[in-house]
Amino acid sequence: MSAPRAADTRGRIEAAALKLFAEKGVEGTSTREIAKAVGVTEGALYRHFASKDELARALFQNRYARFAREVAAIDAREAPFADKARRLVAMFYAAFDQDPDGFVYVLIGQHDHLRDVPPDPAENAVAALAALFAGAMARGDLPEGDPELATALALGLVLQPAVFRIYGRLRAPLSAHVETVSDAVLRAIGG
Amino acid sequence: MSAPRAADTRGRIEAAALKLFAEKGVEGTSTREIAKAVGVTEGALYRHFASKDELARALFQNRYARFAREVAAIDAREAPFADKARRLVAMFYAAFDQDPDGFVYVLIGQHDHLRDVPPDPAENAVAALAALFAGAMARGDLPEGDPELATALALGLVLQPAVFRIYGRLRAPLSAHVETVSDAVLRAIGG
DNA sequence: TGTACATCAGTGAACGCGCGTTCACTGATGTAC
DNA sequence: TGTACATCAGTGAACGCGCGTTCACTGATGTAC
Repeated sequence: MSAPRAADTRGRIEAAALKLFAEKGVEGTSTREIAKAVGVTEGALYRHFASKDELARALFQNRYARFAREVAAIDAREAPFADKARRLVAMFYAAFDQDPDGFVYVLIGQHDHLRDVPPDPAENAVAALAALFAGAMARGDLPEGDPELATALALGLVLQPAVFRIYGRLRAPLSAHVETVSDAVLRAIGG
Repeated sequence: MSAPRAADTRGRIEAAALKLFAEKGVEGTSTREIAKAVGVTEGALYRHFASKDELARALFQNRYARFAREVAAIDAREAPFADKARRLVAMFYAAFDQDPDGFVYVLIGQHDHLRDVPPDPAENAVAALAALFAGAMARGDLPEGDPELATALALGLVLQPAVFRIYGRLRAPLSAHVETVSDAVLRAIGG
């Protein structure tokens, strides 16, 4: 058989694996399935990733670190808290609508990987969010309180509608709910 | 070797499996590990459960259906919405504090099982919650809106602190946050 | 109370299967001169 | 431009391992008479 110069095989492996991992979980997906979806043999996977685990980890960390950067970028702006909250919600929901597989994988698979994520806000999206809320409290933009609890409340408001979307309880694109959800965040934690 | 009359072996299998499933997931736990934790051979597991899958499913459904019943019981009372909201939060957080393994298993493992759960509010905790919110809206206790979205927002407020507790971001028993969280629910969805 | 038998909850060894991974190999492409 | 060689990204067959499950068996307990 032929050995065509990589028509972005690595990218196709990532896309196929992400889709399967999002649907059935990492442990529920075999390397045979991934290879079949890509249209290569299993051996070919190992030209691009050292192991199935490394593939799963790379897919997670890439996306999780990206969220961390986006949160940090929003926090870096000079803007009232209400503004930042709205941008955060819009960012998360745009990510969901544009790449549902990626969002689902991070959301559902977080528990397989979260223990490996460094606590550093530069790589840890939740830590980045907590830093944002702590800063807003310090600045007086938010009432004083436990910043971790405020983070949990806000994150729950944002993520649970995503879960409902995944299971079909909500049917519109999440972007349709940006206003409602960011208003709820402001009311819940008192922006 | 001896064959002592069941010193509640079934119960011990359930407890050991629940703990392992909560820690490492169903697929990350082998029947050998469960048997070892219980102190029996693997064969013994099959005297009590038809398969590993049935064991996992039974553990999930029992707890999930119990939540559905508790939500329905709270909704059945004649009480203002604020009262019901507070009771719901208290119920969920008491369940977490009293049986963390069980709560973690349902919370983290929901995605393995949720597709098997019937949509009937009698067995489906999320459907029961949605019915409660829809009723409150119909009664005028809550502003009109999408009851599914309101359910998602409230559930997110309640569950995300549980996730934070699991990962050590929150350290107090969840019961300590009943007031704060139920207030947040009322403000967020406008009770 | 004693005996005969059924049932139940264990043991422990073995099973086949699918898994992730390895490896010798091939042929196309890129590079040096 | 042509030739020699290195590298890269594939193939396909095979590997050992751990998995969930089965099964013949045993001995303690419960039941009938």
